[in-house]
Amino acid sequence: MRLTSKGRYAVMALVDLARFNNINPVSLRDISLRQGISLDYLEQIFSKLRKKEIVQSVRGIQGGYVLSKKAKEIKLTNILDAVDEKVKTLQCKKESKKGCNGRTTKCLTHNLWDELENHINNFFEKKSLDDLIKDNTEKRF
Amino acid sequence: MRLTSKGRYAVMALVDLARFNNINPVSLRDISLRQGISLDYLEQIFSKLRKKEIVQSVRGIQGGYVLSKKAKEIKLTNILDAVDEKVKTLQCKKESKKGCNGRTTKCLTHNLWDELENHINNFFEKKSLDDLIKDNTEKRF
DNA sequence: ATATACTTGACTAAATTAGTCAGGTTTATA
DNA sequence: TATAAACCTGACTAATTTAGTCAAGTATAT
Repeated sequence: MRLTSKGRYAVMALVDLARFNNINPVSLRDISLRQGISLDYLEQIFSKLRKKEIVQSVRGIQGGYVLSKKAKEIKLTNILDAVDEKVKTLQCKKESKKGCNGRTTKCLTHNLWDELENHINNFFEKKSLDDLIKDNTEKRF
Repeated sequence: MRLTSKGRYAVMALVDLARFNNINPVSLRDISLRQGISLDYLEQIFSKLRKKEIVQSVRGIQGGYVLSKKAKEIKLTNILDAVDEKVKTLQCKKESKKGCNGRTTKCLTHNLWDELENHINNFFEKKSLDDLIKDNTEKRF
């Protein structure tokens, strides 16, 4: 299983976006400055978020990004999915001698990792962007 | 967060060990053959498991390893800990401009990852080696 | 004695990550 | 209509991590 900075940045950036998204779209430059994330990297991330219709872009001066849906409707699963953060625990070796094909002959701990995967996905499915914003309203930033 | 083959192998090997541990110690060679894990790699893993007193070694001919405790008393946390699988979701950058020190100024999503970490650790703390063995008794290997 | 099996540490190829860099295109506004 | 802000895209790269391999042992049952 792997959860990296890309996923964290995506979530951070969207929380930031959602909080500053009043009338005007929010520019990546602003998010970059506020959150200390490289602008170039943010662009990569937002490109993916846009393709998955989590955000919409507004080009030109005073442009930026806005959320495509309400914060309550954006679950963390959607975000992490969009930036290719696989919440896969582990793949069993394809060519293992003791071949684990996930069905007839499962490896010793196959069910365990499946179960963990569900456990984690559950967590992310329950959490929406809105939950995170509420979680942060009393804090700086 | 990162869960890699080392952790999976450690758990697989211990399940194997526990199931074949009747009278004689189980040799790494046997585990290696049954589970398709490199012997050299297993040796690294078991060296760590031994230091954390999860297994005991028996040297010489007919030697091998035995569990130090009952399978019911060995939790997955213990195993993953022993082989240095950190169930840390993500560290916040130390030198970030928006400095997240985890206490006074937390970054936007700090609580989220903490929560996830607990969620996962909970899962591993509840599961014992014994649970996994029972889970597998009706299957091959 | 000797073969089996544990013990340790150093090394390495491959993959992945977290970016950077360069060269665009679009559009509000002066 | 020129310009600058801001989006857009793809290629590249340094550093890190992983998943081992390799080599050179030591201990002990038979």
